[in-house]
Amino acid sequence: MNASSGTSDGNFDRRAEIVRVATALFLEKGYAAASLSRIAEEVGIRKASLYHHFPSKEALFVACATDGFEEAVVALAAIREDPSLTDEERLRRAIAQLYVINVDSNTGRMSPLIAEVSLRFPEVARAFRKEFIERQHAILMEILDRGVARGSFAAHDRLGVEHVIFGPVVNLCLSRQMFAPCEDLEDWLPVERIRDSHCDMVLRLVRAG
Amino acid sequence: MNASSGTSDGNFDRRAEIVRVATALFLEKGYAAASLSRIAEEVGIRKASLYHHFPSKEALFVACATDGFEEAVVALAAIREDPSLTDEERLRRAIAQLYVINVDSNTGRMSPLIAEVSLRFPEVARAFRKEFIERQHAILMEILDRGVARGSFAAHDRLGVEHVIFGPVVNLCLSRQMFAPCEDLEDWLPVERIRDSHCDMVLRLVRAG
DNA sequence: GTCTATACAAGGATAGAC
DNA sequence: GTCTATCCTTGTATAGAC
Repeated sequence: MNASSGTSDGNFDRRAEIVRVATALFLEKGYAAASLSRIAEEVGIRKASLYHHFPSKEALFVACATDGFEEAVVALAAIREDPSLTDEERLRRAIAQLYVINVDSNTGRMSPLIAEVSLRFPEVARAFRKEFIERQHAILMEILDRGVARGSFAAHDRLGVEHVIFGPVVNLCLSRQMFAPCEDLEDWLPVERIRDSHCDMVLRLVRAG
Repeated sequence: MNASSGTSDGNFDRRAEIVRVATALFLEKGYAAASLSRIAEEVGIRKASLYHHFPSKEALFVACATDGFEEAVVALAAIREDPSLTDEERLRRAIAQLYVINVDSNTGRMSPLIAEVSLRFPEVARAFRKEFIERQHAILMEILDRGVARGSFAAHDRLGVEHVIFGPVVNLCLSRQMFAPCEDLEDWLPVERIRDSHCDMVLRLVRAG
């Protein structure tokens, strides 16, 4: 009967805080180099106290890496269902949303980290694919299919278009992490300009007529 | 005056062997999780002997991560200069070579690793960009520019085309490492089919007329 | 739920013999 | 150039008091 956030023992907020801090540190340093001491320090508790919330570092990592898949794609699904949009505008919005998901959000920025640990945590890589990557692909492909059915888009090679849509997005996500130390990052890899130009290219490829 | 591989003290082969083994291990496990003990074991010497060839783990990593840039792009430069090719065929060959460089070779497969350590080794990230990434971009852009000058290709948005060319390649490199544990990898991400379809898309975007 | 204290393993690195 | 032996730090994890 308390007013807190959902569990009876009240440790929910602390657990979420640990996941938040740990996620940021895993993203910054990689799995092995992110230490529990440092995570505990940033949370403001002692290292041993982490073990009250998670049985091991591996379990903590799995919690961080499989958190937020659903939430990341809801806005994309909403764009697919929005009846007020034309097919062309829907595709534009969807591609723009891919940049938000994959370049701006922590979930999307996990890609290089998942690659690093894919052999050690194959089940995490699998979940990332099924619950995050393939959901985005399915939504985009359905937007295209519906446009083709309505005559807005021409028939096209689905595999090629899929990679031409997702390739530049994922490349930008990876490149911006690879070259984060470069001072000219924003000039070299300007998200908005790349995104808009990318949208134009995709529309030229799928537009009917 | 000996017949060996180029240095007077004859330790050249051992050093190269260490780099070879260490590179494979860094690629597989990441920087922090690849231990000197394991590297020494696979080379067949003791851990302490590594320090005769490299002063530290950091120095060994820098040697691994900055090795082979020149060699990786020579074939691409040769395609640019080949007078027997039409502009269209030259572009096709160049894009195909991007897949060889970035998906098949160790140098290209470094991308996720560079992302992992970019904050700790900013000079490595910088070298990777200047001596590897930007060289490839410059060669492709010059192939396109020459084609435009000769009327084979139409004028186009250079930034967008650049990302539509490199995006799918880098995405495939990253995805194949992320999902290496998946048994259906070859069916899900078939390099040749994706490459050919990708080439077709790019040519539709830049072709004149 | 958090703390102090501690066990235990592994990693990077050095000294000095051969 | 490689070895054995050793140092020191750090990391994950556990025990048990409060």
